[in-house]
Amino acid sequence: MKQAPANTRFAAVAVDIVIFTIIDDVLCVLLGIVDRPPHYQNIEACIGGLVEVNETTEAALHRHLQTKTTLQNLYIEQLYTFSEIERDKRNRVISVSYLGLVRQSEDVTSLPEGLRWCPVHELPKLAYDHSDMFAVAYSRLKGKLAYTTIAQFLLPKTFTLTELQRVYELITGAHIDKRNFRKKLLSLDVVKETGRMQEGMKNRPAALYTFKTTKLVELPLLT
Amino acid sequence: MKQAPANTRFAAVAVDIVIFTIIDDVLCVLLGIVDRPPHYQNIEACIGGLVEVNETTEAALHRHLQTKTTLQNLYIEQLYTFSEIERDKRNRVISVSYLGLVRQSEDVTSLPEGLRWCPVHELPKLAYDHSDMFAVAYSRLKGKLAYTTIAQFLLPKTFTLTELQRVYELITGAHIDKRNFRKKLLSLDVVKETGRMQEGMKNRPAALYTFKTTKLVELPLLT
DNA sequence: TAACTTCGTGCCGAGAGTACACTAACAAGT
DNA sequence: ACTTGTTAGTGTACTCTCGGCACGAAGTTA
Repeated sequence: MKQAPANTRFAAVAVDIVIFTIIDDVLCVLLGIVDRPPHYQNIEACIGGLVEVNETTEAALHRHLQTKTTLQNLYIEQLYTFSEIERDKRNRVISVSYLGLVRQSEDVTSLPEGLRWCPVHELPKLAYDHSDMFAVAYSRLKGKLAYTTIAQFLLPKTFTLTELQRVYELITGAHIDKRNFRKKLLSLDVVKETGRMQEGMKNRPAALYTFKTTKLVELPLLT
Repeated sequence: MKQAPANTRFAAVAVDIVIFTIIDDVLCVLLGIVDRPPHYQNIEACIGGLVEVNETTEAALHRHLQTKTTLQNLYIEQLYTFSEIERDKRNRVISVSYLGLVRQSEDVTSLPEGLRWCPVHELPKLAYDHSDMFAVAYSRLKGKLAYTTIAQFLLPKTFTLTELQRVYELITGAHIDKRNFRKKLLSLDVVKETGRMQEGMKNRPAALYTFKTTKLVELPLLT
């Protein structure tokens, strides 16, 4: 792991990413073990790393993601830039943080050693200011859920309406009426039927839908 | 003006702020002349400056604001971090940008030499990537107007309902019905009458209102 | 074929949103 | 003092969206 030089006139710049996914009906974030004595031992944090002088923060983020994980096809957006003096007790580091979402269908379960998916309701205290960072990310996720189609990045490309509804219920923590959810969703004209059905169910199979566009759309989906 | 050292392993970090105010019923942004040949001459930009190693970006922002302007009591929120390699053609600088709002009642018209308030609809091409930065700021302002009480930071502490409505009309560009606006606003319970009236009007004086709290409140004020 | 599970659909009442026009208060000019 | 000009301030009726609610349909298993 690289280390910021001690005596520059400026702070080093890092990137960190809070990655969410849904595993077995539980919202989880990606954590990695940090081993940097004396301040950070036996503690976890979001993954990230330093930004080199000749790369953008986005390029640095993708570089660290490729190096440290096998995740692909993430949705990524910039979150907030943290600059408290003591946020990293070892060096002066300003961190540009990102929010990441990865679909259930991607191969999220085969993580390298030292990484794990942690349910958001069992989150331990994190290293650096990553607990704050997580809070900002979770808040952003909840906010965007209400007025964008961001939920699409947590679902497989094709999904049932019940699965989509479940994403909303998981993240907001509120129960949603099935009929009202469908009425609202279909009126927004953002999803379409694929014509295919679920297979291998032990009950009535549901129709599979897909989003009309893979872009984020701004729409008031919840009130 | 300070300059980033040429041969560090890391980028320098700067802060820049897009400050809005309303002057004579026109939404304006604060611009300063940039004079850094050969790349940036006879061109304007938002104000900002470098971040020292031992200060937060917020501290650096306030320092540069104090040095370069006499503005006080600004509302400030972080906007976005720009890190394109060539965004500053002279040095490698990553910029943490901020959105600023200043009330009409503050002394906004006495600006130091080299600064001016520019109507947003007459904005010239700006130095660095500040045209992009402005676009992000304007978009954020419009967005937050709809679901927060952010308009309060563009008005004097006491104001008439017509003045408040005017802020919304100026920024969204849409006409709003006076009766519906008042009905909605008053139902939200965020403003209260002061009991005082406008003075020195050549027509019927309006009642003066004030926001119940000086904090930003999240509420859907427009649809 | 009976039991079980999830899918998929419609109506109705309440509240919010939208469109719309006139009288009231004040100042200035005659 | 009265007329004119300008902005303040207010209520109603219609429409539409939101939110609550229950049951038959389609498939699997025993």
